[in-house]
Amino acid sequence: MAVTLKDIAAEAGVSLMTVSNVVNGKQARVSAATRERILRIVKDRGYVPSASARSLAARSSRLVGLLVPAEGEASLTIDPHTVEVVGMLERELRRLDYHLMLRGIARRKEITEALKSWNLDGAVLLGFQDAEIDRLDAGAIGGVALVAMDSYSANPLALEVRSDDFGGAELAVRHLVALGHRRIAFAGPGFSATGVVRKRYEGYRKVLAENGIEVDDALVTTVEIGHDEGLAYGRRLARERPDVTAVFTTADILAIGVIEGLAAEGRSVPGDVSVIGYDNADIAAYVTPKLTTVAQDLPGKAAEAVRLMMDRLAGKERPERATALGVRLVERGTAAPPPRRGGSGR
Amino acid sequence: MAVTLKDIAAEAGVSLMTVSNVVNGKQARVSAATRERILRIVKDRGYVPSASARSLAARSSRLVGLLVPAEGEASLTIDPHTVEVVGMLERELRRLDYHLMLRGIARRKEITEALKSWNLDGAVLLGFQDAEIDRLDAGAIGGVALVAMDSYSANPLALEVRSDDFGGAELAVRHLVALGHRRIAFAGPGFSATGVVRKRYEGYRKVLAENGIEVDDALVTTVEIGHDEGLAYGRRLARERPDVTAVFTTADILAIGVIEGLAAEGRSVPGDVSVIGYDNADIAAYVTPKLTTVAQDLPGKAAEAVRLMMDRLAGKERPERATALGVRLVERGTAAPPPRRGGSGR
DNA sequence: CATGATAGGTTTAGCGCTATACCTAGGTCG
DNA sequence: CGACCTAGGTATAGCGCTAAACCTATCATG
Repeated sequence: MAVTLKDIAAEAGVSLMTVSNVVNGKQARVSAATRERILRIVKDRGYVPSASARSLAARSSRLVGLLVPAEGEASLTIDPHTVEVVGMLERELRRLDYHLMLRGIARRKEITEALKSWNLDGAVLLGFQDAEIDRLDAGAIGGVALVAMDSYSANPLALEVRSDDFGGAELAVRHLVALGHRRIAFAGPGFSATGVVRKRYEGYRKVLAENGIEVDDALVTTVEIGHDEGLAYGRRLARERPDVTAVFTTADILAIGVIEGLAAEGRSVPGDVSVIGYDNADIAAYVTPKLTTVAQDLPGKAAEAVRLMMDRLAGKERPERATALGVRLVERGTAAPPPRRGGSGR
Repeated sequence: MAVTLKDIAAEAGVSLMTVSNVVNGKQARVSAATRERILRIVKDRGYVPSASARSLAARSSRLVGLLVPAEGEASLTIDPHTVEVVGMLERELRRLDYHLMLRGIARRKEITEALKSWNLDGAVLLGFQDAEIDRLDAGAIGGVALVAMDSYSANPLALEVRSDDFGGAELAVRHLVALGHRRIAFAGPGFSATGVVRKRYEGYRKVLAENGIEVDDALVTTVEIGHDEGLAYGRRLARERPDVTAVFTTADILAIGVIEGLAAEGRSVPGDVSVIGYDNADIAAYVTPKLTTVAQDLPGKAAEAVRLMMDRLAGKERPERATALGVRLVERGTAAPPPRRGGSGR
C-alpha cells in the first residue's frame, strides 16, 4: 500500500537508515549527491513518514493533546472564549509542526488514558478545576509536558498559563465603583472550586472593601457559564434585587444572557443596571449595546502555553512554572453611572 | 517506563496474545477465570494500550482528522458555525471511542500528508472549495474514509454531507419577497468557486425569477466571511445603493456585520433594511434585534457525517454518497416589510 | 476407537520507523 | 609506516502491538 522508507531505500540503492537520516534532515553522514537523489525519489513517490511508526520508535509523537472537560452534552462549544483559545493553540502548534488532538474528557481517568495512549509530547488542559490538576501524579502524566490553562493548581508537575484574574476583577469592579455603584453583584460558575473564579471573586471583595462597601453574600451567585443560565439569573436578579445597580460576571456569554434577562424584566442596560463581562470574546463587540468587559491577551496566552511546553520538552528549566498575563478593561457601552433615584425600574 | 502488554502477560503468567485478546474484548479463546485475572492486573497496573503501536500493527488508528483551511492568520475561529460543527463532531466521535485530530491546512499537499502520516481511519474536510476535493485521487486518500462537509464535489471518493442550500436560500428570499421587498442584495464569499454559496445564489436567483424580479448583478457581492468584512460591505451598500431594502447573506456573522455597517450609515434594521443570515449560529440569538436566519440541522449534520464515515469504514455500501439535510427559516427580528416611501434613509 | 470439534491457549512474523553500534576506504600525522 | 581520524555509509535490535497460524488436551460422536 503506502510507500515506506524501505521502498525509497530500494529505489535509491541505499540502506534504509540513510533515507531515514535524509528525511529527518540529520546533517551528518550523507553526501550531498546521495541526499539530492533520495529527496528526489521521496518527492516523486509522494513518501510521507508514518507518524505511528515514528512515535513508536522514537518515543515522541509530535502530538499535543488539547483536553477539555465534557460533561454529558456540554462541550467546548458553549463558551466562545474557549473556542478562541482552541483556534489559537492550533495555529501556534502548527507553526512548530506539531499536531493537535482534541479530546473532550467525560470521566476522570480519561485524562490519563489520553496522555498515555497517544504517547503525547505535550498536553494543554483547558478549563479543568484545580482539584483535577492537583490529582495528577507522575504516574498519570508520565513525561508529558503538561500545561494547565487558567488553573491555580499547586501541582509542581503542571505548567500554568493564566491571566491576572485578581487584577482583572479589580479593574472591572473599580470601574463600577468609580461610576458610583454601591450594590454590585458577582456572578460566576461554581467558584469555591475553581481558582480562576475565586481569584476574581477575591478581587471583587478587595475593591469593595477598599471602598467601604460591605459585601452582601446574597449578591454573590453561582451561575454556570452559558447564555441561558445568564438569562435566568438576570431575570431573578431584576425581580428579587431591584436595588442592585451593577453586575460583574466572569464570562461574556454570561453577561450577554444577564443583559437579556434584565431586559426581559424591564430593566435596561446601562440605564438601570450596568453589566461587565470577562474575556472580551468576539461576541462582546456584536451585541447592542457593546459589552464592557475585561480583555485577556488571548494570543499571548496561547503563545505562552506553547512556549512553556516547548521549553519543558527541550529540557530547559524555567525559573517559574506559571505565567500570568496582563489584562485590561475594555470600556464599551454596558457600564454607566447608576440611575439617580435608587434602583426600582424606571 | 510505561507498562506494556508484555508486563501484564508476565504478571498474569500467560502469553502476550491472551492479554491482547482480553484487552480488546475478543470473546473467544479465553476462560472467564483468566479473563478476570488479567483484567484485575490491567486495572491495578493502570495499563493503557499504546495507540501508536496499535495503529502500526492493526493498520487502523481510531483517529479521525478534522481538516480545516487555514490561510495565514485565519483559522477555524472566524466562523462561529464552523466552531459549532467541530464541537459536535468531537462529541459524536468520542461516543464511538474515536479520537479527533484537528489540523489547519495552509498548503494543498498538507491534506494528503495529514491523511497518510497519521494513518487516519477517516477524515472530515470542512469548508474546502469543491475544486480542492475534486483534486484528491485514490493515491492521495489511500483508504481513508473521507467526508466532505458542505461540498458539492463530483469526486466519487468523497462522501458528502450538506444542507439543502438551494432550498435554504429559497426560503430566505421568498420570505423577503413575501414581505414586499424587490431590491434584494446577495452577499457571500468567493461564490463562483464553492458549491454551497453557488447553490444559495441559485436559489436566490430562482425566487427572484419566479417573482418577475430582474437580477441586478451589482447587487450580488463577494464578501468574505467575517464580522468586519460584513461591516464594510454594509456601509458601502448603505452609501451606494440606498434603493436596496433587503440583504440575504450566507453567514450569520456576516449578517451581523452588515447590520452594524448599515447602522453606522444611519439605516436601521429592520426598519429601513431587512437582513437575513444563514446557519442560525448561537450568536444569531444574542444580537439585537435577533437575527432572522436559515437554520441548518447542525447536530444532524455532525451525526450524519460520522454515520457516513462509519458505514464506509465498516464496508457497508450505501446507495448515495451524499446526504442533504433539511433547513428551516427562523423568523426573528431582522426581516420586516420595506419602508413605505422607497429607500433613501429616514 | 478413530475422528472431529472445541475450548483455551501459544508462536511466529511482522507493521514502519529510529537508536546505536558497527564497518570500510581514503587521507593524516608523528 | 603503523596508528588514527573522518566521511559516508550499513547492520542489528528493538518500540508495543495485532493477525494469523499453530498447538494440545478434552470431550462428544458414529
